[in-house]
Amino acid sequence: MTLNQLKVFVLVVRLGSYRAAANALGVSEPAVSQAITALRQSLGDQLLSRGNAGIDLTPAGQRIVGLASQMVNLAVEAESAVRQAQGGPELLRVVATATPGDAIAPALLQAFMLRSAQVEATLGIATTDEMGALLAERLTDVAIGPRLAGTQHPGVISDPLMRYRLLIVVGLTHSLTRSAGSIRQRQLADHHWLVDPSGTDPLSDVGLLLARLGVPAEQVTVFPNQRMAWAAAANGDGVAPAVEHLFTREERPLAVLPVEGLPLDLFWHVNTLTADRRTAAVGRLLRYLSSPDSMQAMFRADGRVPASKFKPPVYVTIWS
Amino acid sequence: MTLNQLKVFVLVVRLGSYRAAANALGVSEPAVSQAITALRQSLGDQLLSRGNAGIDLTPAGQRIVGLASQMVNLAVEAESAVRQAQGGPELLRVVATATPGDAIAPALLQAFMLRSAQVEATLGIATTDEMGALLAERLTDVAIGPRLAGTQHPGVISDPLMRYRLLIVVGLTHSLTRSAGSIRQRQLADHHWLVDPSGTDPLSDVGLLLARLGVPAEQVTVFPNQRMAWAAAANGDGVAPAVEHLFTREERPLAVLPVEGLPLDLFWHVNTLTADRRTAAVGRLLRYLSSPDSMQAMFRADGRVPASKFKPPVYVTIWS
DNA sequence: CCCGCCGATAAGGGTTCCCTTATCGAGCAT
DNA sequence: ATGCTCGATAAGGGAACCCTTATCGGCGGG
Repeated sequence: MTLNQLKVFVLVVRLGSYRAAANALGVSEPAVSQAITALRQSLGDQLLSRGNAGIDLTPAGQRIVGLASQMVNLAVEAESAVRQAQGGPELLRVVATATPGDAIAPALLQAFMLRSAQVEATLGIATTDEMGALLAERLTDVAIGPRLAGTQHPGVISDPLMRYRLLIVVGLTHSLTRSAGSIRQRQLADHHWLVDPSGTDPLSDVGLLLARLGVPAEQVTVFPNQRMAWAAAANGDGVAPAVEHLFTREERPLAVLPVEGLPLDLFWHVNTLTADRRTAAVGRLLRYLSSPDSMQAMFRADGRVPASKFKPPVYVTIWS
Repeated sequence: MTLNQLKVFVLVVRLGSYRAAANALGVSEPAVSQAITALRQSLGDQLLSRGNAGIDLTPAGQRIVGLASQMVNLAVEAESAVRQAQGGPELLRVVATATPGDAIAPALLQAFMLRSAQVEATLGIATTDEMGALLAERLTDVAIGPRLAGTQHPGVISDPLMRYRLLIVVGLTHSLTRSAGSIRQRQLADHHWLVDPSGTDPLSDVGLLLARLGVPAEQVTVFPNQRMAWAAAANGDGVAPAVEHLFTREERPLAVLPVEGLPLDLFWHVNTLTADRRTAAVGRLLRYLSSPDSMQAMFRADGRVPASKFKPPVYVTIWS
């Protein structure tokens, strides 16, 4: 029984699959599978098995999840306690879905670290799916993306962070630019879509949009961020979703498509644990987020501060 | 940061020295030292250092002790939860000081396991010194020996288990048998003493007796149990403490010395955590101990059920 | 029926853990 | 000064942990 094994176990249970856990941890699927196998052996119980709706826990597995979760949380707490006792900077681990993670989170955290000394922030990208479990397991402190709070995620609260408008842009030479008047949503399903990674996240705003339009997966090309998708769109390769206030700074030859029901009025939210269960640094971040300074930082954001990475959705080196 | 390292760390802090922790865990001192070193490195803090009165904790060390202790406790809880969920026998880990551990605990546990199905009991020998920490860290469930409860050990309660009388016996040919009338305690300091291992435990009843009589350590020979000490005494090698009701069954040529102030009226106690923090099996044992059946088992005890081991005071293979 | 998704397993390699015995250095009491 | 106790450290070995790539078997959906 290792802390690492327990962490993997809890994550598998919370995310409902081995692969999801492997993704969240940034390791291969067999790594997860082996961790579970080792835990099974050391405890002498199957713990979990594949069920029809995700994963079935054995009676022993059910009893252990809570305990394991506590232990993992305590381990994180211990590390931050040491860090704090030494007067070191507090650690603030933030994850965001792809779009805000590329567009506003870097500038936001940069600005926050300037204001609030003694904080060291890290940023990772995660899918909406993962966020609840990452918060619950204290694998992250803050999750920026869609609103999570609700019956699905007890113990999580969501504050609106920023209102934004989602629209669809296309290269000037594209056939759709010639159609006069408003475009039906149905018409867009057949076109080639150029999206940032949140296009692969079915619960993100972009993912939901693609699903609503009925765009099949093979019509979608994923780029590391929206700007690179726009570059392809400007080249006439297809249509691309765009965050309005970011797009207005773009200087490429692109046109906004007049689609019925668009632009969408949406929100990015800050998801955290309830006040009694979050660190001091999280509280300070939330307070900062309601300041004019932070709003400026977000709107001025132009992605000049590079997001850390793209592939491994979350940096998890908690017990390095 | 390993669960094992945390366990070692907590035990060092609670017992106040590396060697004591090593003894309690049944490993060498460098093993403990290395575990601490590894923990120090992984957390980046000294955690503890040698102070004048035992051990000094750094600020980080202070904050971590509690967290570490919780994690260790949770790990134990997790294991027993699995065991119970599988319908396996509950585990009841008992330690005792040398004298009751050899004289009554084996018979007592044997009888308890016969009455109470679904319990698997293990017995180990520990020093009085270690017992408080062993209980607090859930390295054992029950500690039989002197009374521990008090300001020194908050959270521990002690119930009287059995009243017994401690006397001193000697071979029939020994010079002391010739002295008429009562013997002064001072006279015994110069003689050769033949004791069971509790003679090396300064807080046990035998240890306290030796200290009170002023017997120097080099005058003491330690045997695996009282009966073997008596055999040597019968041989004329010296004087030996004896538990009265056990001695009356002895058939060797031995005489009780009429020492002033002896025999001592003493108690063995059952030390456990408070009711809200102990397992169901402990509760059942305590209830059993107040039954006539258990009293019979104790008084009938003649050591025929061999105590498990002698040297490693406690079996610690908790996360085997 | 076949394919794709999912978990288990094999094989291999690097690292860490954990234990041992032996030795060293610091602090302290005799 | 001389031991003594106590913790740190070296050296060495065995086991466990953790990761990878590749492959296999089961199972549900098109």
